[in-house]
Amino acid sequence: MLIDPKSSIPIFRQIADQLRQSIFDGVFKAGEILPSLRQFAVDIKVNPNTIQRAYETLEREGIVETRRGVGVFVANSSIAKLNASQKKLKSALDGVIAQAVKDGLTPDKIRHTFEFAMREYLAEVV
Amino acid sequence: MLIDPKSSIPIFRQIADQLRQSIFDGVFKAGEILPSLRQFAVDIKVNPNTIQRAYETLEREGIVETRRGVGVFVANSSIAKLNASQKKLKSALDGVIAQAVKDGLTPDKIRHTFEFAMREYLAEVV
DNA sequence: CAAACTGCATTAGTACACTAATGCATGGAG
DNA sequence: CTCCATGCATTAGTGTACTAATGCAGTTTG
Repeated sequence: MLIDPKSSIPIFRQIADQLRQSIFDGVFKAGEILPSLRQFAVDIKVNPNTIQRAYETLEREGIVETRRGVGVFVANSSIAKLNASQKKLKSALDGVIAQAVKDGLTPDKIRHTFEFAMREYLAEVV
Repeated sequence: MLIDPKSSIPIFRQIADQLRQSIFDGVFKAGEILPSLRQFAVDIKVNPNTIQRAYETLEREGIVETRRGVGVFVANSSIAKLNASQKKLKSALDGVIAQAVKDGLTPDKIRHTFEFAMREYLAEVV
């Protein structure tokens, strides 16, 4: 795993992102145990708390499950389905982003429009 | 204009977002002058620097143009075209988001997938 | 020129996100 | 039970984004 401490992207997020991708790619399979906080921390040379934060992030997303005193495991719950949904979303977004760039929109504008659309949607639902 | 100082969204961004929308909605027309820093600041009870920050944001997006000592104006440059592109993007995103929600993806996951797609796209281009 | 308006630059204070150091609590192996 | 592994909680330090206070610089109008 590659971590860039100088990046503006927080370390815990870099870890969470790469782990999430690894799980979706099948590197870690459902039910499998993930590296312990301390072991993982030593491996990639960060503080155990930072690993913990990454695991927490993935737990909130339902991707992993924690058993205190034992370890952190890849969740058995419909990972494959989530994978399919997320891949579908990713594919759709790729197309939309490419078209937007072609239309001359800057990344900032695309991001803003996305956030605007998200907020609007959530406001409607809630 | 409604500003919520307690919001987690920075004040300058709230202002920029609402101004951008107003311009796209035709409330401020191309070439028209916007309120001065100080006047605007008094109106919505924030510091002039915060208004400045909002104007800077819109200037970087090409939506407004600044003439020092004079004022800030709605850019003459192809606002209508940008408007159309952005509306097109917004419409596409609305569809994608609705489908993603229907597929059971949470807002957090959708946001993450979007950011992932954006970074990937930018990385390719750069 | 001078006054009165513009936007801009510098500096400082505040809040918060991030990371790390350290110790506590839980669970399994012997 | 005891040991050693696990994850969790608390606290503190650091950097950075945001906001505000204040003064500087440019432009117009009389």
